[in-house]
Parts: sequence; structure tokens; C-alpha cells
Amino acid sequence: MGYSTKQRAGILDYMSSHPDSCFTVRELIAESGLSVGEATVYRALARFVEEGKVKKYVSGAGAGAMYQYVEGESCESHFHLRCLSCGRVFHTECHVIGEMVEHIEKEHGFRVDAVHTTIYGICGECEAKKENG
Amino acid sequence: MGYSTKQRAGILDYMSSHPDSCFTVRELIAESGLSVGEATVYRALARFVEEGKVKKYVSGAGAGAMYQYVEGESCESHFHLRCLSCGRVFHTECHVIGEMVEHIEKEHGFRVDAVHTTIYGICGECEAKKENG
DNA sequence: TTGCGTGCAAAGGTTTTGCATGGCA
DNA sequence: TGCCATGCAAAACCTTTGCACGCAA
Repeated sequence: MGYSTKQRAGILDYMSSHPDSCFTVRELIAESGLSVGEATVYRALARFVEEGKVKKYVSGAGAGAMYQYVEGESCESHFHLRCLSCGRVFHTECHVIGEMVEHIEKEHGFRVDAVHTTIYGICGECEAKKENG
Repeated sequence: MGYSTKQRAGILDYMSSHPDSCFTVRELIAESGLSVGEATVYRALARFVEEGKVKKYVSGAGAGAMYQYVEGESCESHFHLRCLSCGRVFHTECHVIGEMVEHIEKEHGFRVDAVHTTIYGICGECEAKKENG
């Protein structure tokens, strides 16, 4: 599990107090005001991701990976819906999704890893905005 | 639409003859045997992705982006299952997934974008390998 | 002939790694 | 005390860009 250090606690504290935002490593250091080396942040985040405390998004838009705090420890059992427009992430607990995961495993021979999967789309609010404006 | 050059044709030819594999830029050059500069491949792939001929995956596993040929234009209607171990992508057409997408839209107010979504997990072969080795 | 495509090399940015030092248990 | 974590700098890596030349139309 590793030691609990000032740096790791600081990183996790800041991220957990902004559960709706995600950060690049640079942003995390700048916005949190912590004096931590980049390498340390990368190493800490890698650990947190492994432990399921933080989720990593890779977007593909060239800006480097982004990291977001994961609330609760139940994220293994549900999916994350990420809005391509506003960037918010919705944690969705849903029996239909559970059934789909089971189906994919039984019928398609593929064990789904919910922790590493993010479903992309457009959230209701952004959809409404698009239609009105 | 751009010129049709030997390089672009070669890249697309090779990728379309291996529709089940995805490649990093390096792999594409090495395995195809084409003598093409990396920059050219990056530029060509960016164009192909824009045109919908090729799909780009960002995985997050540090190995750089991977590209895969897109057969037909039907990828809007199904999901891609990507194996975190071997990296292969499986195109999965499945009514259960379709139902889930509908459910998420109707009940959770979130319009799923299948083109931009990839489901991660472990494929059957890799699961078997893990158990035996 | 015109202009896009190509290739090389350099630049840019992100992430990882080596090593000595500092801190947690 | 022993080991892990940290920080700095260097390295590794992937991707983009500038520029001169070549090729498609």
C-alpha cells in the first residue's frame, strides 16, 4: 500500500475536494498550490489509479492524460459516462449495464473491466443546450 | 480530398488487409515493410481518421496511439471491445449492447456515442493464457 | 506548372528513470 | 534502522513542425 506522505495526502485531498473536475499533472500542481515534483505526482497518480482511487482519461486530444478522483470504492461495479461536450463524468449504477457486462463475458468471451472503461456521449443538459442555442 | 500517392495507398492497403489488427505508427512501418517516413504516416493517419477510414485508439497504456482500419461505415452501430493485454480490438454487434444504449438514453438522459467509446477488458485468449501460464 | 505530399531533422511536450537524499514506520 | 518516497535532472518517447525537394494532377 505504500507510505502515507505529505505529498500523497495533499494530492488526494485536493483531488477529492474537486470530485467533478479532472486535471493534468501540470494543472494539479498549479491549482492545488502544492509544492510537489512532477515525477512524484506521476508516481503517486499511477499508484492511485492502480488502487482505484483515481481514474485516468486519455482523451486523445494531445493535451496529455487527465486524472479525476473516484468517489467511493464501488466504481468496479458501474460505468462512467463522460460527456464529450462539458467533460463531466457521471457515475451510473444500473442493472442493465450489469447485465450487459455479464452477457459480454458469457456470450462473447470478453471480461469487461469497468474500472478502465468510460462510455462517451452527450449528457442531457448539453443536449438541451444544443437544441435551444 | 488530397492526392493519391504511393505512400498513402500503401498504408491504407496494408491496414485494410489486416482489419482485425491495430498498429502503432512504428509497427505499421515495420510490419508493412513500406519505406515511409514516420511524419508521413502520422500525417496520412490523421487524414484517414478525419475521413473515417481509420480509427484511433489511445488506450492509456503508454505505448502511444494505435490505429485500425475501419470496415464499412457501420462502426456507429456497435461497440469496440479492446483487450488490455494483447491490444486487439473486437467489433461487437450485439442486441444487448443496443438495448443498453437505448436504456441509458431513455432512463439516464445520456446519449451514448458508440464511435468514441471503447470497452476495455480481457479477451478470452488472454484470460486462458493467464490461467495456464 | 502548381501545389500538395514526402522525408529528414529539429523542436515540442509528456512521461519515465537514475540516483542521492529525506521521511515514514 | 530499513525501506520507500521524493526531487532534480536527464533520458526516453511520441508527435508535430519547418523546409527543401519530388510527384500527382
